[in-house]
Amino acid sequence: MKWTHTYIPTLRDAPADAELISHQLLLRAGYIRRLAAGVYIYLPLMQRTLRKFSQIVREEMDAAGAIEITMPVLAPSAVWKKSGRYDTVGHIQMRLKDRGKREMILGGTHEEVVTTLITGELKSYRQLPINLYQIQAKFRDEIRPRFGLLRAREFIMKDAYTFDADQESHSKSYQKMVEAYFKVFERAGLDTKKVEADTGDMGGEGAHEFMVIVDTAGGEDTVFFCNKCDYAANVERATFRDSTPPDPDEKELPLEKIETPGASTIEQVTGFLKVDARKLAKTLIYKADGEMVAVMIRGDRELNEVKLKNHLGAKELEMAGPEMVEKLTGAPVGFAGPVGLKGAKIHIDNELALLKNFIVGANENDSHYLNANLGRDFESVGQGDLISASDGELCPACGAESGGKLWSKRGIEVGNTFMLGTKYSKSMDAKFLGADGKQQPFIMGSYGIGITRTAQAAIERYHDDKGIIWPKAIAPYLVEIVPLNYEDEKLRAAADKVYSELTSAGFDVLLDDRPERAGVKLNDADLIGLPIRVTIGAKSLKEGKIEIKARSESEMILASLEDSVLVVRKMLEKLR
RNA sequence: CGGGGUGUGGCGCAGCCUGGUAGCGCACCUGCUUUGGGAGCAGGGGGCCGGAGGUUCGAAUCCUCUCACCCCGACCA
Repeated sequence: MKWTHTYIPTLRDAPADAELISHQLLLRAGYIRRLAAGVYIYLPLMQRTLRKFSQIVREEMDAAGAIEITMPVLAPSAVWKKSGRYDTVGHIQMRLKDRGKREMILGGTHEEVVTTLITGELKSYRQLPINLYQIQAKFRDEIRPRFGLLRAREFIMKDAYTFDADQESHSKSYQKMVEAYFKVFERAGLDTKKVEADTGDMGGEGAHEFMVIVDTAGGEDTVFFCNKCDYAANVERATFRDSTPPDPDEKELPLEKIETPGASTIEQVTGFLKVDARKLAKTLIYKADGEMVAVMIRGDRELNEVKLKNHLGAKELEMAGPEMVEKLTGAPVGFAGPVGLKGAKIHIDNELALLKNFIVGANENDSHYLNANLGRDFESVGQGDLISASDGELCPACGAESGGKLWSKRGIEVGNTFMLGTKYSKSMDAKFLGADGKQQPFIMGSYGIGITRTAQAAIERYHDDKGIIWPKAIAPYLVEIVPLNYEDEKLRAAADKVYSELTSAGFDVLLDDRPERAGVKLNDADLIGLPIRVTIGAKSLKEGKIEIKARSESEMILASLEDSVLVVRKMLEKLR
């Protein structure tokens, strides 16, 4: 392809509204343009990258026995009402009314639609297992679209759904998808980590996320990894063993109220009383589905709202504002405590149940209690793991034996796999006849790969200060030929020759035939980030040589004009 | 939805406070020169200043309403 025959509108300045480097590069290098908040046009280079990555996904899905179909993007809201998700995911669904005032939904995921399809079609265990997938545009009415394609309102996703007759078969289907995912990302040149994840609105019995680890601002998720074993989990889900547990033989001391003037934060209280934050208990007031709850965790910990939401089984969870806290406790924020607290049920974190003689707010301005004890001074209605892991804590899997520790990294989620169990098949009445002659619900799985977000994640992972550095498998073209002056007959002839030879050899080649200055072309070549650049200039051509350089490497190979195919092929083999 | 901010030519911005009929850099067009990392000179095209209403002799500028977009938060792949 010649540059002037396609459309690559590069920009010298990045549009001001792009935050992430990957988002800026997509705009600057002429891959995407914004149409509305979170809605993007994919320009020719992007189109090619998306097509290449989709093809990899398609090949690996097919190889894993999945069957490609296309379901409609538009669906009646009725199917969502049937599964019960109309209410739980409603806030993020793109909804509209047709001319008959029927409410429709632009799909963000297709569990309901695929389950509707299967119901009544698949009647026997003999027809199972089955795995159906599609690659298409998805819609989510994001509360706040941002980061370009990473949080868009319209995006492209591969979604697959498995139906199995029993748990054992489901586990096999699930494992097949996990393996296919590793192959997909490896082929795309991306190192991904599989981590345990919360199931969120999707529901079901468990989930994993596939993460591209980055050290840039684009890392949207925090993930914990063990340094001794392969434990890995999203912070939403990660558990850990306390590295400094309290003394279990400590004797209970008498409750004592003390003055703590102006000490409303953990730092202030620990500073004032000269005690460790581990001897404090934070009492946090939340509103869960309209009811007030008090949540107690140790002073040195962070509450994990995802875990709390799961623990309470709440649909809506929000931290109480200062007025609500004052109304409930009778004291300003910072002095809430469990002793004598009325109007809110108390839930405590597991760690707190082991703690004795801790310090709590007294529900009174400038006052705390010393030596509070669970059971003696107050009661809780629920207990569970409610706090987030933190760096340096012991691994929940191997920490007890080998002393493995957890360390966090930032990642971008590019794929996910859900063990849905029978959540949808039961609620939507999707059943088959088992070998025992009895009706039973399908055991389902759901598996997503974000096509557009993976492309951006690759850029967030692979770039430098000059531009994108594509992995070869998802680069829009493999080679860019840059004749420094295409108007010069000799350079033009050499460029055309290299172009036709590389093209005949089967490489995707882009030839920059623009009448631009050398500097502009070289900078644009670095910007759009094709794996290999062939530079053709007067100086080396005089010796019958052309220059071949990998975008990711600094050294350049001076090759003779005739060897272009050979050198390019050899160089490509070595590239990621 | 709460808080903050911005809308001026394709992109990046100044002008607004203190009203007088729009400017800079890049990009674009023409010509000449130039040609190995974002050229030089000369000439040129393009903006009803997001929209509506108001104040005023006069509004990009002041006031009201509205729309869009961005950032922080909640939410989320």
